Amino acid sequence: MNIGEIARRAGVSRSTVSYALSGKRPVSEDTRRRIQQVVDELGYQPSASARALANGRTSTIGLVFPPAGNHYTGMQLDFIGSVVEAAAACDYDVLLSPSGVDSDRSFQRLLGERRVDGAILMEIRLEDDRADHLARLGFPSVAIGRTAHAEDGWFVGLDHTALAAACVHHLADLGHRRIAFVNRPEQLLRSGYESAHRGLDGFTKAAAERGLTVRTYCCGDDPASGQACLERILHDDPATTGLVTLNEAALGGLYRGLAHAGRHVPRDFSVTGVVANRWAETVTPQLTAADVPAAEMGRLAVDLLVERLGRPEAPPRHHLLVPPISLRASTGPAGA
Amino acid sequence: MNIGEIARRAGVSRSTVSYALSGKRPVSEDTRRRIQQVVDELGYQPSASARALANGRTSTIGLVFPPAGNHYTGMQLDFIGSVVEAAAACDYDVLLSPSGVDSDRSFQRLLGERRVDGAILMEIRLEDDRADHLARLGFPSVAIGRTAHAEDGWFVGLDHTALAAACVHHLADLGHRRIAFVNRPEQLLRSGYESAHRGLDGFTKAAAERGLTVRTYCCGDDPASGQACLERILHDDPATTGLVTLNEAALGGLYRGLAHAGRHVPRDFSVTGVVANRWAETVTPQLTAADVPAAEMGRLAVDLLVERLGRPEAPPRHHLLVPPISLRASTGPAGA
DNA sequence: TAGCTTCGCCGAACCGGTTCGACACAGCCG
DNA sequence: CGGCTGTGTCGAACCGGTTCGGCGAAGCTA
Repeated sequence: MNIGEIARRAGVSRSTVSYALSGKRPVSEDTRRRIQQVVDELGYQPSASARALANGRTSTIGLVFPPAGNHYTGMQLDFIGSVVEAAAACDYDVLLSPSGVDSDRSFQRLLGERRVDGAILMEIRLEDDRADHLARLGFPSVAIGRTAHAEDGWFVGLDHTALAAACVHHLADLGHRRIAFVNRPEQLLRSGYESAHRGLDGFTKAAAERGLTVRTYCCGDDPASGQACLERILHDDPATTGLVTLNEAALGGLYRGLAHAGRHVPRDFSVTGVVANRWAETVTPQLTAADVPAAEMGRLAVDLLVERLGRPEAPPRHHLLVPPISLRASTGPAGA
Repeated sequence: MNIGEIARRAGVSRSTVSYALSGKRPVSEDTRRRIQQVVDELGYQPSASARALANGRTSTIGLVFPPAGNHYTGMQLDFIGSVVEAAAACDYDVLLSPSGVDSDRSFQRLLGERRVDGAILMEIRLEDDRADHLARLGFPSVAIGRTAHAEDGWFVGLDHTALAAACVHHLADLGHRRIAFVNRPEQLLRSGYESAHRGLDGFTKAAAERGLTVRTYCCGDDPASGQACLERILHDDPATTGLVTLNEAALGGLYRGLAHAGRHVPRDFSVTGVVANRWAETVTPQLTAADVPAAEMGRLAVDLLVERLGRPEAPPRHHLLVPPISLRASTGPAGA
């Protein structure tokens, strides 16, 4: 069931079969038909490995994301799904690599063993050794997220600074004066996790601008931590009337904490943040939030990567998205 | 940066380098060290394509799941994560394939082009053309889920019949007499989706056994559908006091519907079902449910597949899991 | 009909590994 | 010293495709 077998049965040479199938050189209509018939009959499909070896392209892209130790979030799922789908549309397969760092064995397999033509990096940090490594190598990659010095790179990102600021302004406009920020876990913040940093930044600056009293918290990626965090918030400043969060996994816990404390949302307390809309719509009342357009970002990342693969010397491009805040039911005027 | 280059620099033949690295034939300690030094110096790693071509193994497994049209659920994410991680531990990469049916292009790529050594199938249907196809071909695969005639196959599954029945018994023990079943979307049920069928089955049989009055519903995989579904339930039979669900994505909507209808959980209404624990713990009150051990199932599937790849003629093995119901806070005595 | 182009196909080399058979050399025995 | 075993290495073939240069036949012009 290899190309030689096809050639033999069709009474032509191997190269002719190759050309007939790829169309890279003209082949007479007659032979082409004969070959095609044999191919159909035997259900022949060329071996991916052989093809990859011969022409140096694997038709596979790598999707690099951190190991599951830290829970996966819904956002990541949407990324993965949309990346796979967009890649399939461009005739690329997707190889998953659970890699934290550039020295990681799994990461080395992707690159060193040349299993993929390009890579998409998730969970970017401001100083990202994987991104730097790939950039040094000139290896085609696109980041989902934006490093500190991203201006000359390929990425699709969310403007977390602007989004967090928008949330603050939204609360301030409603009259809230004392609000809290619920971030991702401290470990992620310390390791330079992009969204955590920029979100915190945008929150802090905007709050200062509006003269608000704020407290900021890190919170584990799970409901129990969310509940505990909310208790801390109300303990530290019982007069707090609103919060902004980036932590979707903790969201349910935050709501539970509010319910336990007897604070009604949105009458007594407003909640908003940056969250995938599947989560925003799951909680009751539904969350007013900047919806993370994860599916769109995945698609854009693939488009960018495919473009880069097609024209290796193309100048870097990127998409920086600033989705609007979707007004739902979790925020209201302060002191209502 | 290929094996020839290494051989040249180390002053040996290509085959010697190959043997030194693979250890498949003895090489003198002296040459081995010299070769290793050159390898380290140049950071050489053999090309995956070339190796795959030569020895017929790609060291990659395919993870086949349906396209994203239908939302991804949290369970799927946990599967994917644990599969990738378990595979990495066995030195396998994971190739994602968004395939619905066996004639699908993406599915054909995996198999026909021999991109993977084996496959793990998600989202199994009772009559599954992909599973049948692979079985006919003798292609090494493991299903996550159990077809109608699974006894002679490789799979890791959840005993949805038993789990749904356990939920019914739990409610019946608490004194509930009129309960509802909230299934996955009708389209999935019609297409023979395994968990939807067996779950419905287990529910119906157990309810009959206990002499309960029941109604069963299909419900879209999103909160809005869940809310609508709950309204229908209370409209059809206002005396309903409990429900069992398999639909995690709708869960938030079900709760919201109950709140809108003024039914307090668990005082006026009990909710239970089969759900990944990340969801069970997110809602308030936390859901008493059979937690889907998605991560464990992913791991087991990889173990099974690796075993099958290692011994092609091994007899089929499987794991059928029946996780216990985790008592949380969403169920209580009827008429309390 | 000689000479030139065009078309269609073939053979060979190559991609980068793995593996098999053979061979040179050393050490041991009789 | 001849023959025998065992160790370490090499060369060549192979995996299954792609691609390049060239060649023979057909068609056209002079």
